[in-house]
Amino acid sequence: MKNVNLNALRVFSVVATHGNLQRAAEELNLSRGAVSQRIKQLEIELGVVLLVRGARGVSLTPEGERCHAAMEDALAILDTAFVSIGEDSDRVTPRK
Amino acid sequence: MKNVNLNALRVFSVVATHGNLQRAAEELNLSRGAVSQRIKQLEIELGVVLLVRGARGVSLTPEGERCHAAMEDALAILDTAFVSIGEDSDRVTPRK
DNA sequence: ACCGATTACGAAACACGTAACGATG
DNA sequence: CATCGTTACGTGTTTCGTAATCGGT
Repeated sequence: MKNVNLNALRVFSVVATHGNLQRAAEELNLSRGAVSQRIKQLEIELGVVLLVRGARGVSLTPEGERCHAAMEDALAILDTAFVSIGEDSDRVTPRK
Repeated sequence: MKNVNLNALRVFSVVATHGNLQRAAEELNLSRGAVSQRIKQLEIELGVVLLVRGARGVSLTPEGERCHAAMEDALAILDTAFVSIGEDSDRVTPRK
């Protein structure tokens, strides 16, 4: 796998499900700016455009769709593992 | 899913496959110290001990085993996605 | 004008390497 | 005493929030 920042993928995944940076930012407890920067950097690292910036939010490119679908699956698997480890499954720990 | 640093999970995954921090560090182009720190932090975040520190390397706890298995699956899925995106397989696996 | 995304930039958090240390065979 | 893991510490890098800005409807 490429040397891609997995955390950025998680951010992208949330953005993809919302089709909107603002909402994604809220869910992630981040600012819009931070989310935008992260997505942009991810696209640069991958060398692929994942989002189509529209006037009224964002939509996914075909590459973005594939990436999103894969992330959902991958995160689901990891989630299962954490549950079996005995974790609270959705703990949010804001950075600040 | 928990707010776990996915990059730390990747490091853990490599450590798990080698049962040895030193080798994992080499493969990841990191120092032993960095790997040790990352694993430790991951364990703290998860609230679970993943590795049993032996005198001559490390072995996995049951939780560690589950975590490792899940990571392998998850990474495989993501890998597939990146291939379908048209990646130039920039994997850190130099022919060795 | 409104709404949403982007960008610049200073501040904070993070991850790293080094190196000294501890433990074990 | 050689090897492997840990810890402390200083430093460079990453990521963040803020706020100004751009773009479309």
